[in-house]
Amino acid sequence: MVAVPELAHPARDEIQLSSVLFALSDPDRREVVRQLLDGPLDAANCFASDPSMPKSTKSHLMKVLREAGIIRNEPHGRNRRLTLRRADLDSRFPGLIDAIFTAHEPPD
Amino acid sequence: MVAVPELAHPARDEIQLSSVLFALSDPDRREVVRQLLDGPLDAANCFASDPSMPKSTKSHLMKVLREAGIIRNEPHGRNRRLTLRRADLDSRFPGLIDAIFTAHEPPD
DNA sequence: CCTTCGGTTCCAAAAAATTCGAACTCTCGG
DNA sequence: CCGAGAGTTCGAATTTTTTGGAACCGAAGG
Repeated sequence: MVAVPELAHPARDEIQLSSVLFALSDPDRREVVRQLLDGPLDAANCFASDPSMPKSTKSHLMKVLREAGIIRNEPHGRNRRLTLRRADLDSRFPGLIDAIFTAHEPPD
Repeated sequence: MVAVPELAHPARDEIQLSSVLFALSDPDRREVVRQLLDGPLDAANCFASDPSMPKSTKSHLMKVLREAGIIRNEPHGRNRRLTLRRADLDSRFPGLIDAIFTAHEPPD
């Protein structure tokens, strides 16, 4: 009864560098984060990019990002709102997100 | 005859962000890099830390770092000299190494 | 209510990474 | 030439990740 036991998110100081780096070592996952840099997005909207990817796979991507503490994933009407935990990340690992996403990489 | 076909190292512009992040997502591998921040080190010397870890495992760690383009590994007398490819990394991903290694993380 | 839409969870199969012993290589000291 | 020392490579076993179908869940809409 205690306020929905929604999806688990690590607290700011539980965010592990290892998990963050691991989560962001995948181009698809980085792409999701890139889309969230400018603000929250509904999941449907956000990863509309690749329609060929099954829902369960997309969901798994989000799970890895969420459990690493990179994004927040909360119910929003009938879909899910995804938010980059920028402040938490910046406070915990200053400059990291910047460095990773200003990297203009060639075809990964 | 063309100068020993030594261990393969990616060229600077072949270094992939994904591989770098992946390689550094492991605490042991980060530890190696941390020890190289102040300058090259002989392998024997560098990872003397954990004597319980088998040679082949240590060697594998180095391989992942080397193939990601993070360290250079070249013969040096009877052992191997490990060097952080700092300039290459900084040029390719400005601020990344800094951000990762200034992160004072709690027990990983 | 009953459906549909957007997603998560469950589960099993496939792919990738880690681990480590054993064999091999190279260099230096005798 | 014969070790010994420092590492790499090979192969196999184990563990972790990824992938995707199918079943399930909650919030509108009709």
